Amino acid sequence: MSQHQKDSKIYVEIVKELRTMIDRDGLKPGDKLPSERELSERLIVGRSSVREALRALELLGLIETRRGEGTFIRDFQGNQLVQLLSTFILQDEKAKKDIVETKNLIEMDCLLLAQNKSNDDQLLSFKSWADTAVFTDDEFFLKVALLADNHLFLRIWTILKDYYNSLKMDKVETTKLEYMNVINKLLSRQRVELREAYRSLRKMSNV
Amino acid sequence: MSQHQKDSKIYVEIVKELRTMIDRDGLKPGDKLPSERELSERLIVGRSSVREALRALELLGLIETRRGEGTFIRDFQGNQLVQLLSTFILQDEKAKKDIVETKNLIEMDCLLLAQNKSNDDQLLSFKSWADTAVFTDDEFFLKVALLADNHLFLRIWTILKDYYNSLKMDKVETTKLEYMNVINKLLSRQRVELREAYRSLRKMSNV
DNA sequence: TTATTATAGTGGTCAGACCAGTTCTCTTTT
DNA sequence: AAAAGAGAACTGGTCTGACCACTATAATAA
Repeated sequence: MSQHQKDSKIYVEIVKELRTMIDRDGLKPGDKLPSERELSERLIVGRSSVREALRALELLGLIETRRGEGTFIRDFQGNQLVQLLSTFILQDEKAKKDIVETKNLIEMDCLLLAQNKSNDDQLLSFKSWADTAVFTDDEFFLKVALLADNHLFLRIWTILKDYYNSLKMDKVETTKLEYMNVINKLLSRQRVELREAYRSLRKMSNV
Repeated sequence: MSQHQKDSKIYVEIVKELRTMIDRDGLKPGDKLPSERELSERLIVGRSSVREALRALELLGLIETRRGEGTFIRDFQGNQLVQLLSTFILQDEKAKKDIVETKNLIEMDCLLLAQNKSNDDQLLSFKSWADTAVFTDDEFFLKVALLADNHLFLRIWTILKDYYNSLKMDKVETTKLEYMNVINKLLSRQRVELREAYRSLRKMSNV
């Protein structure tokens, strides 16, 4: 524990410590963390402080604890906490607007990246999938985010998507035609037209 | 603690209890929550359980605690959740390319939002600042992100900026002229030209 | 071998103690 | 009466030790 700056609270330091521990030891979802008592000893802190850190991470959905067994790393893909947070901030209209706005722009960014980075084969495969399969909006843009080939954007989009879904807002209807139109613009490599196709799909007036 | 239902852990019940308490009493950001000891008494639970709940909410950025003063509801907007998750999720994939790419696109998004949402007064004030002051690239785009009036983007950008700076990459030289050019395009309300001005500033070839 | 039973380990919770800050009050000083 | 100061009272921060309930494993008995 010692190295970390003293000002911040112990439990935050423990959170950081756990992060580096997970990183250093290459722990993956499903793996077991040291027991509370062992962490308490190793980090030379009280068990209650360890628990504060673990409980916080648990509420975030980053870990899972099973009585009698131990604490395990969880397969976190945004979840849990999104729901929790939404129950706390649902009132904030501005926040809602921000989420929608951000999600839309991020999706646009992903589209542009996909357009730039994907080859025709990838896009044609995408197109044939969209042509035949029945899919949700999330599934469609997940594929876009994957084509964008940018982990950061993928992560950000995933979180935003979960947020957005937890808001339970009225969603605009989207026809398959509009999705196909977007894909076609991806293929035609026309930036401006791609943007237009997305705006049309989302029924956006500007930006 | 009205035995909120079976098995779930006490601290989770306390979190729920706090939510309804905030809701029922109409508590707003800045308002003070009961002290840990009082909550402990009122809910008939141990103080440590109360703390586990409060620490979790604190890590989520929903409340703020000040030693000697108390626990307060926080002005949740943006969210430190992005911050937290990023340090946990993005830690290993520091693909420099992704970070630069993402940062650039986010900045572009913020520019477009700023162009749409800001009035001439704001932009002119921005312009006169840029005209006279000596500023860094970060300072410039911080102002842009603020003009974009989207806390989420502000949060994301801040994190990306910090990541980017920590990479210590070679930064392209930017002249004041290029910054002024961007501001002028903001004022002229031309989307396409604004994008072009930014690309030029960052010496980007495409996207 | 298999079934049973201790036993050690793990999380869940509580109570009490002490520290370190802040706030409020009441006395002392000016 | 007003300002300054001292101290009590309160608040969060942390640690310790004690149980409880549950699980997994080792030792034992069938």
